[in-house]
Amino acid sequence: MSKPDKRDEIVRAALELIAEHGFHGAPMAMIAERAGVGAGTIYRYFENKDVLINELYQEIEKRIVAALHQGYSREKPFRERFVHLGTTLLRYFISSPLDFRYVEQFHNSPFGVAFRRDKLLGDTTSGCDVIKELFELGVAQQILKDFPLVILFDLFFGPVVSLARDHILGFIQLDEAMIRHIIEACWDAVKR
Amino acid sequence: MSKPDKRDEIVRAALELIAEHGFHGAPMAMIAERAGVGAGTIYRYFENKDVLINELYQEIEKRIVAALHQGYSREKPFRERFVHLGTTLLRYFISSPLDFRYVEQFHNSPFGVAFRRDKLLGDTTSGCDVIKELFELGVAQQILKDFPLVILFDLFFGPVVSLARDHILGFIQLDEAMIRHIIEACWDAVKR
Amino acid sequence: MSKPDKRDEIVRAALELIAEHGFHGAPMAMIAERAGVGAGTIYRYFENKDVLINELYQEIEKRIVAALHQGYSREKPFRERFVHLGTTLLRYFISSPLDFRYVEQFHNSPFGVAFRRDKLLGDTTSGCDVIKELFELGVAQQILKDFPLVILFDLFFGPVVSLARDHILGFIQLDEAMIRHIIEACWDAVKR
Amino acid sequence: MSKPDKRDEIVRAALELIAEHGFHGAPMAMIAERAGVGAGTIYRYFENKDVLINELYQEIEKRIVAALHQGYSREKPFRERFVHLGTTLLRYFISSPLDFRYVEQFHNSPFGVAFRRDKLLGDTTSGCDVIKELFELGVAQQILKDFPLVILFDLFFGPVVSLARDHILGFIQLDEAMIRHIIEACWDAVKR
DNA sequence: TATGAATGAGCCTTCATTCAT
DNA sequence: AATGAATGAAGGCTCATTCAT
Repeated sequence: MSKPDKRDEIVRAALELIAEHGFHGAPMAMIAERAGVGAGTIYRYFENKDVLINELYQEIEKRIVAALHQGYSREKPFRERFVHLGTTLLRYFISSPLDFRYVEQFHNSPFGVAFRRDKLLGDTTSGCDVIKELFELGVAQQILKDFPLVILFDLFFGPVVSLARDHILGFIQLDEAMIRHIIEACWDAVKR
Repeated sequence: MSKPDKRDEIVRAALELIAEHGFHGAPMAMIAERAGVGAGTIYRYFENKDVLINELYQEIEKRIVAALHQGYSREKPFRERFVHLGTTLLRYFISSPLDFRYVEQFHNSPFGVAFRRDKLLGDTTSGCDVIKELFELGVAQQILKDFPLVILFDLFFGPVVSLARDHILGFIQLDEAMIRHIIEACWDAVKR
Repeated sequence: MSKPDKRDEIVRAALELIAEHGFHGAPMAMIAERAGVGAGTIYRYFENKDVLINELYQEIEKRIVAALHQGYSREKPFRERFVHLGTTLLRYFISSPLDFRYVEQFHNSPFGVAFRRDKLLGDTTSGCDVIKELFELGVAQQILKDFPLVILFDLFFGPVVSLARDHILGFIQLDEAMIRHIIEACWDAVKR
Repeated sequence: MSKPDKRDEIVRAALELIAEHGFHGAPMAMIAERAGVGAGTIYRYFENKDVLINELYQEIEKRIVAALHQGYSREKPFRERFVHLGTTLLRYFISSPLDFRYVEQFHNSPFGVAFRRDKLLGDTTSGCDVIKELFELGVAQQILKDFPLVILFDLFFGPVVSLARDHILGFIQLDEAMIRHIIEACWDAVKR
């Protein structure tokens, strides 16, 4: 097994265990075992558990950003772009429940709060740049309601996240048509 | 200090510490110290930490339900009732950040999932009955979009929760006018 | 409830709980509850748990001694006296399983060892005086084997205790005839 | 220190402390300290305290069984075999007071009762098989009194255990000749 | 005198991290 | 570089004992 392979195995094992059992239900020894490496080995790739958790988060965020860009085009009409981002995000969460569960755990923890604070205060080189750009455009062109960006974000992300959670927990079954209708409802919320 | 006093102190201390540091960042010894009681004293009022956590959650839920009923009237027009519930809830979260943070922690934990499952499946006389009732009415009268109830809930709760969190974290300042506008945006999302 | 009544209730409760669950399965609070008194009340009658345990032991020992004297007569033939003591003791243990279990727990614990040491070193004003007297006589008259007293005691007590335990644990059912035969077997062990 | 060394140290420390102070007078931390290992280390070798206690008991039982088989031969006359087993057992207890004290503690505890029940009811290939076999033979050949096996066991074990205890506590000094005489007295008890 | 709420030392166990191999 | 045995601090919980009422 080559070096990056080991790292990948560790990250994968951590994702699985934390997504399912939470940070405190995923001891380092268990992650190591699931990854097929020694417990000490993890510390060659990650300084400590916190670092592992944070780096894993950033990898997931990258995947989400990549998904959002997939098939996205600045040439398409505004509404279509909005619907694309919304349906893509919701679809991604539903089809990658581990990533979703992990992100949820992360946001809901000291890690998440610290991270979020760093991000919002500094220059957001985060993943949501496409969305941010689109929303800023929408506000400027008076397509969207005249709200601070954060509020528009929440009107958009809030329902998406809630629905993904309910789907993953099995409280509802979302098919392609329903996903589209839901995002169109979100559109109603933000559009002027 | 009389008997109910001590229980109150424990509950208050638990709320503060768990809201700020999460369940695992709030050891029983720390809760006891903050409450000004001995460590063993907590166990006179709560069988164990799980019970403390659950009872505290239910107390908070009661407060939220009470707030929602405050000034609510089935006589008022549908939209007005919707706006009342939305603004009241958002206002409550903003003005009781500890309660909000606690509820968030709770929902995002084994406790929360178990609780949620019990609630959604059984017909528990939970706190959201007013909202549920209103939404069912809205669907029946074709005022609201023809979505399953869960989806309507998420279109409503999702943004409210996200916004409360952002406000509490200081990413935004919501005043009374803004709160109203936000809930009206949610209304756009759910209304037919 | 008059003063001695309370003391009796405490002693009775302690006997029941310790016999069944051992010293560590019988917290003071539980004893108090079973006795129908406040937890602090126990400390009016017994300085601490150790004292309670020791005093209770001595009460039981008194009951055993009383049973042994019941129907005992120095006039009867030696062998008959031996059989009387043996059958009476075994019968007592079988019919008072709480007393028996308690005595067993007691002997098998720091209490028991300390107690035993005190007793053997000092002048045994203990309960076994009848037995001791009889055995000394038997040795002197060359009816019994020429063993130190302690050994004769063990040849006598050892089987009786083992058999009582097995009966109480349900591994065997001893009726009156069997009890007699057993003691006669013990007689074979000690008689010259 | 190699791996089995540490396990051995733990077992030895546990034996010493439990033999002297009982299960409750031997906290895991104390066992660890006496063994010269960290507290957590014990849990690498034993799942928990109960498992440690049970495994230690079984190790001791094995030693006892090994001692009983030492020099035992089915070819020798019945009485000689009986005397061999009796003297060997008593000698073993006397020369291994820690083992003896431990076994006593064990039998007198929830562990012991559960263990004993399993053993007597099921056909476990326990340690007493030699003794059991010999006694069954003796009953069948009408060499021993016609008692249920349990009773014969108690007539044999009872005195042996009592005498071992008294020797270890210093109430008596047993030399080789005395040991032999004692077992011959036990023989008188069980022989027809 | 009687109570039982309150206390806190002490117990068993877990787990992030280190380090000898 | 990789391992995993070893560590010990920290956590949840129990219970003998005290003391204000």
